[in-house]
Amino acid sequence: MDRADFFEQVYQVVRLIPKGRVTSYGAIAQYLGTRGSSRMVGYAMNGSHTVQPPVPAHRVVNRQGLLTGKHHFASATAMQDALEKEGIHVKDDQVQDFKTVFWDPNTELTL
DNA sequence: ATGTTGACTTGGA
DNA sequence: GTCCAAGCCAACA
Repeated sequence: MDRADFFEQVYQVVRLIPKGRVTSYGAIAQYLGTRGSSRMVGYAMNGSHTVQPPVPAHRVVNRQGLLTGKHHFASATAMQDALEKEGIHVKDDQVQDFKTVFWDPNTELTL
């Protein structure tokens, strides 16, 4: 943590997401201790392409497991394609077996 | 400095 | 179970 900005904190958590797993903005926000700033998590992702290493934003979806932010990627199919490449099945912008591939930082990182 | 927006979440009808 | 509305925090204009 140190003097990492809110954005950096989000980036680090997202980078900690294991391959083939996905998480939700709220989970990250809650991990940061600010559930209300769930929107900021996605907002931070907006600048994810400006930091390095690039954060796997494609592994971050909303609580429904829906690829809400896919439109913010280089291509509308970039996110889904990336997820499928990770081994995650996506149908109609909806992550299949979401609860199975769901990765909660609070739980997995054992806060 | 103030106001609005935003890749969300939860709660109530 | 589904739909509508309110809430919350931080960055951007």
